[in-house]
Amino acid sequence: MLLDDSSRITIVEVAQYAGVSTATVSRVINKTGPVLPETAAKVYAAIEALNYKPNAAARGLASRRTNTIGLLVDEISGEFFQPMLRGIEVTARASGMDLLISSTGGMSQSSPPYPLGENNTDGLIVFADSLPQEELVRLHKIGFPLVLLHRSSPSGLNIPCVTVENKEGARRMVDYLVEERGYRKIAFLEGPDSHEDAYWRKLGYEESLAVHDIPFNPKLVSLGEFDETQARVSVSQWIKNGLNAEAIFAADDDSAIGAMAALKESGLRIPEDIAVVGFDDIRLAAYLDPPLTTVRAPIEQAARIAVEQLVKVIRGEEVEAMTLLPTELVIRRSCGCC
Amino acid sequence: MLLDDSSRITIVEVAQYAGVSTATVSRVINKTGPVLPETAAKVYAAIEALNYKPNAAARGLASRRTNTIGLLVDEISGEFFQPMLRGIEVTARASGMDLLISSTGGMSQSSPPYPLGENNTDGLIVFADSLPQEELVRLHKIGFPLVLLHRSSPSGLNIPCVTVENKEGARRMVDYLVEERGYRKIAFLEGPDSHEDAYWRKLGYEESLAVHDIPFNPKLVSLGEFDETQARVSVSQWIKNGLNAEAIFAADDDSAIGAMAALKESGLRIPEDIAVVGFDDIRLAAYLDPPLTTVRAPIEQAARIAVEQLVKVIRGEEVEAMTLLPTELVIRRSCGCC
DNA sequence: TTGTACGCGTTATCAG
DNA sequence: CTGATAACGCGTACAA
Repeated sequence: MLLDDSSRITIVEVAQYAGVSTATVSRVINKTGPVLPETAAKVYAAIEALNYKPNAAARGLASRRTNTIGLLVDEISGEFFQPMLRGIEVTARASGMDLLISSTGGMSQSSPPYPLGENNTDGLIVFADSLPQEELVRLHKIGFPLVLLHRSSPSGLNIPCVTVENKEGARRMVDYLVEERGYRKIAFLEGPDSHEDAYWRKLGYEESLAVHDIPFNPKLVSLGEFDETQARVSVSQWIKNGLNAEAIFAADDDSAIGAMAALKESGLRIPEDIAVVGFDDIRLAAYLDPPLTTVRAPIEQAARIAVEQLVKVIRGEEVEAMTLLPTELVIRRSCGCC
Repeated sequence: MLLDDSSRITIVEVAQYAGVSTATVSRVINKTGPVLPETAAKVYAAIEALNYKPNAAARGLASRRTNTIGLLVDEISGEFFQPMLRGIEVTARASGMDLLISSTGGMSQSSPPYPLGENNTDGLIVFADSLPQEELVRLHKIGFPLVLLHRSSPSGLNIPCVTVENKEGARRMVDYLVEERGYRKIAFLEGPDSHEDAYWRKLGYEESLAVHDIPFNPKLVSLGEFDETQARVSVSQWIKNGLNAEAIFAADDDSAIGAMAALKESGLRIPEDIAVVGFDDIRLAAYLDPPLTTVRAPIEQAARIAVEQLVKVIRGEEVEAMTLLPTELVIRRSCGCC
């Protein structure tokens, strides 16, 4: 069923109804240029009476602005995703922007043409490694507004980015495990190596070991991939091979969940037999059994800030090149405390 | 920084470069109308060489189609949300549609003007109670493509809808608890009453009780609200008041998680002291301790189908008025089996 | 099979 | 303060 053409109200109808020109209607709607209060009132009345809604496409064409920002993610998965999307959606809406979303990964490892770009948005939030560097470079070169989330700018470019203190968070976590809990055999479930968060978290782990004169042992590192299932498999494998560790530091809470499942499956008690800690402090962390000690990352806040930055960039304002949000240790029972 | 105007490639530049008219370029791109293979090749070459991307706004204006579908949700939260969004995004992308997303609730209990509608999308997926009935009626009256997800059509309208067999699933779950496990004192954590899934699930619970001659006891019903925190509070309250039940049926897995947390907090063992079951089979259900017995709802599949339906409606094809997806019992340890 | 030219609904630049 | 009117980039009859 097609849209009823008779019910198609345009700015022309509104102008006629209000007895003014279309230019005036436009001025009233967009608050651009001066209009007599009484004239404006007539226009508003007409808009109300006719239930007029400006056509987004026509607006975009004429103003060269889509009033839309795009969110590019690699995949819609993980507990991480939800607070991020919430932050982005709410902030975009509050800024009067629409939100177009697309996942680049999943099937085709993001090859051109990319679904979001200068042709349909005013700017893009690019999460982690959801867009190949070449496209990032191209967009940046034509001056297209970009903000990176949970990744840093390719060197030379200087695209604004917002992320969290991954390395410091990871380091403090391991510091705590060593200094307060007395562990020295700490295994690490690393994230996907295409993901920058994963890189920094691992570095923090290594740095803390070094500081405490604990030799880095490759056998104590396995792939968690920010994914429950993968983590579960890796930990099961460890156990089968006779893992000799006092604690497992999972690079994110999703993999911590998988690790805990594998340990329990083998009859190991947490934290009596082995401690488990994570990173992110997803909503479920406190509900696990035992509650998960982790590093709180302000995911939603980072998302909000990214959108705010992007809106500024779109408006031509200056923004800081890099925003690093602090992380915080959250001690619960899974690490053996209390 | 503004977009470099010199780098603005339009269909005109492509036509010139290829030595054809803009009409031909348009025909090639949209595969509308016949074009000689060699001509098409020249056009493709030009597009490639100039890195041309059609302007979405101009397209929308000229064709009267935005090539975009909208997703309206009340709030971005709950484990339920993610598989749904994934299904919608993937299917939309596969159908060549962009995805605009907006949450109506949260702050203002969705009052006009609504962010998504006939002015910026070709059709809408409306989740649960994310849009007031009056707006639903208005959109339907002007013939705007609509598909409802996890709710049914207001009577009289007949808007296509996709949802799962909530009542049957809930009924079978309670049947199982009574017949196989022998429980008769079964408490129920109901969902928000604005949510249709919640309504049907409760009805299934009541029906099963009736079938088994178990009197409905209002004291055994409390608010879970499809939310961990609320469920936890409600269950804690029950415990304080001396709840006398053998099992708790949470209307969704989120509230089951909250319930389990509250029970453990009070030192109650699951399922030895009290059984807990949920509804949805979210990804985490299998990872809980003990693993959660629940009703599997094909959330992602429902989302996919909704998009497919919507695309058909947009194309003017017929679709079934109501699609009911089957649910399935998933027995794990939290119910006391095994 | 291809080209010409008009229209889509707004915004923005002019005069007035 | 307000009104004509020329873009905006593309799709699509209509002609050729």
